[in-house]
Amino acid sequence: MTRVFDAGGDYTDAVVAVVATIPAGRVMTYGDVAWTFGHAGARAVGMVMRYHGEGLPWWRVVRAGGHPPRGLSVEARAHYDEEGTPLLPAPTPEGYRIDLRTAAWTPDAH
DNA sequence: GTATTGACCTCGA
DNA sequence: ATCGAGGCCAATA
Repeated sequence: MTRVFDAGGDYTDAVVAVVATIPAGRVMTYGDVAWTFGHAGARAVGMVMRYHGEGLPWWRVVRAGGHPPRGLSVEARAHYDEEGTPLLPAPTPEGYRIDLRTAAWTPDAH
């Protein structure tokens, strides 16, 4: 069931619409975000946030394995700790991982 | 209009 | 666990 979030027709607006739906303490993978509005461009999602992520909770969007964005692992963790996002210790270079088992969120699943 | 980059995903070795 | 290759889409130059 592909929940198509068409926020006006612009890809950027669609990404913002989905990410804005993610509540604090929850996270969503790039692939899920893209799939939610009917596209498969997981990379494009990151692109939109990279250039148009102004005022957007980018830290609530993580990679498939629960890993934070590259180069922003430290910044992201500050938000997770502040919002109470469930984290797990992992042998990753960042030293932690998002608990997708609990923090996994989908706008349609609610 | 084309070429390159990029906060990605999945599979294979 | 690691590394590499291909595919996906959009924004920038």
